Amino acid sequence: MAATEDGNRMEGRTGKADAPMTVDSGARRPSDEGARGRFERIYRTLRMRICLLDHAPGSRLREEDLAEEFRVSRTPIRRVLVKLEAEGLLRSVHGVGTIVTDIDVNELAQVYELRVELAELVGRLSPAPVDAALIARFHEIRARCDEMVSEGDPRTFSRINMDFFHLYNALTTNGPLREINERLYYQTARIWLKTALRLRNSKELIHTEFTTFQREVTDTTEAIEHGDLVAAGHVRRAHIAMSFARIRKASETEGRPVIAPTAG
Amino acid sequence: MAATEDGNRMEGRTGKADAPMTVDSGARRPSDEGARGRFERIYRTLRMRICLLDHAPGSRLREEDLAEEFRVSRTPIRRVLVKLEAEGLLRSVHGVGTIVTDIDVNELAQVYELRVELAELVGRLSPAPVDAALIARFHEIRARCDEMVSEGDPRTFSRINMDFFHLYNALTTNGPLREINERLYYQTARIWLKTALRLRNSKELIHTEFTTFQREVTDTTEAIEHGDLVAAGHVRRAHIAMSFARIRKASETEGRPVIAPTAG
DNA sequence: CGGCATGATGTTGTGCACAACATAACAAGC
DNA sequence: GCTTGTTATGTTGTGCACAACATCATGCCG
Repeated sequence: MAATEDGNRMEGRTGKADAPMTVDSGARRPSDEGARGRFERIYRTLRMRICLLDHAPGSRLREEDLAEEFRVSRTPIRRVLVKLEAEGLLRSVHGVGTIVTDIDVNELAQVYELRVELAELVGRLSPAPVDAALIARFHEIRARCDEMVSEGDPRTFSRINMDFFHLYNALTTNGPLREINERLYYQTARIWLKTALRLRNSKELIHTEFTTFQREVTDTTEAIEHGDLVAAGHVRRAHIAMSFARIRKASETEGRPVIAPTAG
Repeated sequence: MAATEDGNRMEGRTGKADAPMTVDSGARRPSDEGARGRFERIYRTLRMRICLLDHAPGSRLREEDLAEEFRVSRTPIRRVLVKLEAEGLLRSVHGVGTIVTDIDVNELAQVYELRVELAELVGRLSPAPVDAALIARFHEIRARCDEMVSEGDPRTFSRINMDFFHLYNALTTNGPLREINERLYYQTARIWLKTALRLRNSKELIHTEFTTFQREVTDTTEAIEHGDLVAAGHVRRAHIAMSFARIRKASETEGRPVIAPTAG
């Protein structure tokens, strides 16, 4: 049991080498969950798919298809879409469709600007107590990260990055701060993967991203081991700022998108 | 025309002495607005009612009543309620009803903690250009504030405070920051009015609140006139922190609620 | 008289049919 | 050939009836 509402574990974690296919809908569960549980499940599934680019920016999400996949009618699906639209990941237009919002580096500059500032607040506002279990979870992430550096693909990287975010976000007990961090994170989560897929030819840059993230995880873990949450905040702040700087640089050097494969 | 999406003006502003009755639903508009416009209108109306305690914490909002008032069916109403629930102002429970969330000083401490930090970011992150029109709007608020100090009631105070917030929030062009500030503001907007209504016997404390807010508006206006948005941020930060401290103190000195009149 | 089962009542959640709307294809006219 | 009006098609938005669920009253039994 042990209510761990902080963790935000996703479904479909099959261990180390999870298949690069689309996120499982988790359907075929007749009634072992209430209406609210089903809502949360569908919401999280779609959110992760959008952020892993399973639903590419600009593509359309037909409500009826989703309804069929999740074995419900359009009504509960629309609830989820309304929330995702409020989060800025979707946009529904009457008579046209619900399309996944496109992401632009310049628009996201403001979000990153904010994330940089908020990163330091974690661990400064209402720091969570650091116990052995928490440290163990950081070590686990670091292990997955070390493994990924040598043989990982961008998608796996994004998954680990997502898990690391949730772990880091659990360092504060300030609920509103956690919510806002989560919202802003998922607004920017796609841009790295999108950039990485575009630059997947130059493996050098990709490797730089991997090792940089590895350093962030290592440094953060060490700070946590010392119980210095403020230091962890500084590490995170620096890495968010640098990460965005690299993304922006990459999108400047590259000219036109020549976008990734279509559902291949 | 001049798209002023920043202002967030509410409907029902009848000038200086607006009636203390409930916020007008703005119904009786057949089709001069699209589906999205209607959604926004209903959403803002309900949000303002909740924050002005027209819908007291703990009270129930029957979907059918709202549907009848706004001349629509339950379906679009539910969309609004879903969003308000995501904002933390409502909570829908299957088979029970949608109840207005109660507000507790201790729970809101975290929100205030965050608002204090974010207040300074306005004007520091992506400051808006200060022109004569903007200064004029600050002067207008100050005039309304001066008038209210002598003959205002707590409800009028809350309205002016709300308008001042929107004006202050327009000092940054960082969209995500504005959204977050708005969300957090409306989560805490009710607590002042609730406390003031409880203490409406001791007019001394109420008057202190009025004059304190008057000073905040005056200081902020002066800072804006000098184009010093950072100073405005410091003023705001200080006043948010002090305001919460007074609210907390008031709720400590008072023992039990002995809650306000019931729809009388 | 107290406790508990059972039905009545009221509310939100769901499913489905239709309306409102936008777009694309197509044909008529210039 | 090009433009334009019209129709066909597909999508989201709305309304309504019913199911799922919780609560309260009632009456039975101990």
